[in-house]
Amino acid sequence: MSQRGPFTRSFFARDALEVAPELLNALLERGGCLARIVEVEAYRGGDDPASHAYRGKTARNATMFGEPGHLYVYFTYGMHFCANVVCGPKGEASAVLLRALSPVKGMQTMRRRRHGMERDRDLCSGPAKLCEAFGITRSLDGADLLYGKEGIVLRRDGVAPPGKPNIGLRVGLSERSGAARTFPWRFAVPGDPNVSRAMRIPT
DNA sequence: CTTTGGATCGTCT
DNA sequence: GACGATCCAAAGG
Repeated sequence: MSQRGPFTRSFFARDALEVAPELLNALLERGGCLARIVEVEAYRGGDDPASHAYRGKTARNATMFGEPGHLYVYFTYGMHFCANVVCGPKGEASAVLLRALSPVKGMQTMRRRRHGMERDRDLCSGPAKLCEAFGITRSLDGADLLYGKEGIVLRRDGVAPPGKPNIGLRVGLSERSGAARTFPWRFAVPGDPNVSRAMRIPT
């Protein structure tokens, strides 16, 4: 695995379940804002009832069916955006949802976007919060995360993923997701204060 | 610290 | 017409 620098397309062209824990401790950068990925969830395509792709391709989820390594941004609850990294070979529609980041640089900008939240741990400690902090909206849906040509990039700086990530259940799934609600497809960096409380407990 | 309910609209049924 | 891969302020321990 690459210790430093950009990711490769083939890194993402795998099962989201493999990619998700390996994305921990990677860096997301946009403009002057820089943060480390500390909590993620894996979503798969056709066989995952919790996935937006489960019921097939639509205008909203089209990006999930495209090339891996791109950003899938969706709008929810009438007011929030959430960001995913597309995984799997083209056409497979799996993805990794970014649930929490640990801010590294550009906190003043994040604070301004986040309505003046004082504490660093309130800036990116949730899937919609991190999108707000980074100014991610639907206009960034489909952006390639490998080289930063659309102004947003994912890379590694030498900090490896945790050898033993904390593992838990995915959040916010309704009963419609059935047995998928019991799949331990959520991963977090142990001990990071930006991670959801329940996920800070070792598994 | 935890719990509860309101906000708000694009998307798919 | 119903429902979110959510967040936050307010209220109670």
